[in-house]
Amino acid sequence: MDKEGRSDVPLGRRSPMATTRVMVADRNVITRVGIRSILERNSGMAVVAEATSYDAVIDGVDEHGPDVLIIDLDLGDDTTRGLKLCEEISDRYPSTKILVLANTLSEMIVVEALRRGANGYLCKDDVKADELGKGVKAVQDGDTVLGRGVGSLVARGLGSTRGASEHLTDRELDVIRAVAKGLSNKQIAHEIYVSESTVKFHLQNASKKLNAHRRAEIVHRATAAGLL
Amino acid sequence: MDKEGRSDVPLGRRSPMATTRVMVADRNVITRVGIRSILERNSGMAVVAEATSYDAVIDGVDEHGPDVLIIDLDLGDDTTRGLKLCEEISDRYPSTKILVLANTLSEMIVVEALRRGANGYLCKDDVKADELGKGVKAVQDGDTVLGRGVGSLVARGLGSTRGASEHLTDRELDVIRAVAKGLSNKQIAHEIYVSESTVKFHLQNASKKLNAHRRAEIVHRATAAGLL
DNA sequence: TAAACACCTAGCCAAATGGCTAGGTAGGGG
DNA sequence: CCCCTACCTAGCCATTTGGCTAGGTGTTTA
Repeated sequence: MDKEGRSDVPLGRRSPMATTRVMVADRNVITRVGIRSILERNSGMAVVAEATSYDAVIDGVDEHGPDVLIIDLDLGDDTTRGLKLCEEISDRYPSTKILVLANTLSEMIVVEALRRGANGYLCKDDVKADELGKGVKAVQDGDTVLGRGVGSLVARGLGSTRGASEHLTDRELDVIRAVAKGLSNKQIAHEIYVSESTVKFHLQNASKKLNAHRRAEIVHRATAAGLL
Repeated sequence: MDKEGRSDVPLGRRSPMATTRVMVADRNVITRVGIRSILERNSGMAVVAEATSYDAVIDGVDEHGPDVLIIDLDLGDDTTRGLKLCEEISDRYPSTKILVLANTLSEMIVVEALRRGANGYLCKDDVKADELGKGVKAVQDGDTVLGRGVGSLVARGLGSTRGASEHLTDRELDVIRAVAKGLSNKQIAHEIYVSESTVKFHLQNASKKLNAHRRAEIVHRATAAGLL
């Protein structure tokens, strides 16, 4: 299931130095094909690998050593995993630049991704066809690329000292997910085998991290951040 | 901004009868290009028009009379608008079949779309490359196409008599959006110039329609349904 | 070893919520 | 004309919440 669509990689077209070797990681076939078409249409770029799962990304980078990895952090059910991936890739394969191509614009995710080694952050819905190629070239050259609206977000994020870099713990996420289902603290306590006090404790902490004051807002922010 | 990417429509390749004429409506370039590539790769299909806004969809259908319209209902800030569009298209241009290609799977949206004349509903993330072409062919032939998981959703939706067909009113949406921001009933009342009682009233009604019992759940469901 | 972190528990109190009944208006359509 | 819908308001009461302080454990990391 992971190697789907990897058949027609035009390795043969790779000229000595002129071609930028790109790897695309996205669970969505349409997006993968679209990126491939756009990049290979004009500019001297070739998509040398694709991946649809976190594991496959590592394998692909290791095997093909692409110049640029275009990745949607949300490759499974857990965006956090994608962030860890950024760290790992930029750590173990520093010559591969990372360009995040996200569905949604979330301050928390943007800041985290950049902090962990991503070289660029674009939003799928905002990208124009030519911007994608330019973005890839730019990150390859060592620049940092931030799409429309992303820049200001980051500025704000860095402005507030404590930032949005705070991580929700596993337990906090468990509780938030339960809250989203409409459960009361008592019910949640019963569901995850802790006391009601503990549930409140986790929620209080999550509130502070997400800068929310009501459980409805917690759910909303967590959803927007792709954490749910 | 709307005609971007419409330049290289391969009208010339249109053979007399063999070609299925497709129109693609999606705000995302990458997706549009991806769909185009996939469809034109093997099967006898040609993308004859693209649109990135609700208005452009009408214009495009009117002008090109495509056999199939592939559309992401979320073309602006209001999915409801996309639903109305389904109704209008299927009403005024019955020879154009509608295949919805959504980002998210929401019972409410699926049921509504089908009720309003959509002939198929696929989920971007679940679609395999070959399924897209097959789906287009199927709806063109008059079949109804439901992607993985969509079918069971619809079955459930139709099972519960009152269905999910209940519409949230404008006011209810206003209130829900405010709730998502973490406001209390009192604050919301002040914000939209009504009494706290009224806010509670709208929320109670929304609860029933969404089958939720807590405001956090309301926010979650509304978000999942793409109503926010 | 000390610090930091994730995790767990308890109790307090004001405020907010959910669930209900019981009204009111204005506009649209049969 | 009556019915239906969306909209608005009031009050009641049990329950839930938000926000706080003040403890505890075990693990990891510097």
